[in-house]
Amino acid sequence: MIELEARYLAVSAKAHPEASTWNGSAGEWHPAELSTPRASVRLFAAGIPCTGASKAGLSKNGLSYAEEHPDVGYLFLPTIHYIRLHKPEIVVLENTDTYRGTLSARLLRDALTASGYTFDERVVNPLKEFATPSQRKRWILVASRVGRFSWIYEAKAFASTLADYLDPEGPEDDAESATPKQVAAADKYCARKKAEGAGFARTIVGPEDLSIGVVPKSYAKRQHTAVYVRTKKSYRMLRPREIARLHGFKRDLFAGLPKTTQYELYGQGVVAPPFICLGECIARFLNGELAGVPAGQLELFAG
DNA sequence: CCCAAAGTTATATAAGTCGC
DNA sequence: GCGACTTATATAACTTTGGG
Repeated sequence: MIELEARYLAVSAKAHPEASTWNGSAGEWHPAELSTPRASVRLFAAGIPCTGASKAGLSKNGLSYAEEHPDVGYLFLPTIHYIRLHKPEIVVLENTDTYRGTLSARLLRDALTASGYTFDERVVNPLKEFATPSQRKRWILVASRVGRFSWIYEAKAFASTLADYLDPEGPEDDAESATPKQVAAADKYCARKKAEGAGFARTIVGPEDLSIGVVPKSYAKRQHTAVYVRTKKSYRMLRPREIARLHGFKRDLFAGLPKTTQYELYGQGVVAPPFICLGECIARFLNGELAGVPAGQLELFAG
């Protein structure tokens, strides 16, 4: 495991004590130093930092293209070097949806093809395809050099409300609710942004809503234009355990950690169901079965 | 055309933790 | 109980491209 932020790495290392960990940027090591044991099949998964490719990152850093980012723009290079040197059987690349159109993505595709891989690539929306209320879209590329892998699944849109995902009204609500002064400040800020023509605004959700916007990494900073939950008094922040549910996790993954860290981890992590599905499909593929074709799908394709 | 947020950075203040 | 340090809270100024 390689991770730049020591706090995040510590969480991961605790959950996976058997793993070797490297704290720093992937660009700091020669790919040969980062080898994985050749015991059996090797799967290489990389989430190259998206701060050069995301809309907010481009905007904030004044970049005209993702690769211009001074710290992370070049990280597709060590990724390619690693893949070409170690030739893992399966490669999974994950990123923000706009990464698909970057030069990095193009070069990664070319390098994979040149190294004997075929790949399946798509942008997944958990709300539309994995019956999960979050709209956190992800670009996912799965490459294989042991036969052509196709990630086939039955897309199922989220067809419920947030009622099962948000905590019911409770005694903590009042203390966590924004004060009238805070509400006024947020209103003022949002009104100003709207007047300036900004396309974003604060959203306040309740149990009746049919989806929820993205919870960003900086959620703990209490940005005025973020997602909040309606309360009797005003509105409050989402609690980490609620985000766990909204992201399709069965348990409160980071309970006990500082709240800020919990928000950061969920805010830059993935929504679980697509990746659980992908993992199962890859496992079936490697076991020699048809790549995760659910019942009924083969007939569809035959027609 | 409309929409979206792995937004960033800085400052101030208070509360809590920990070793000694 | 002090000081060093971490964490939480609050406020504010600044940021806009690409895709459906």
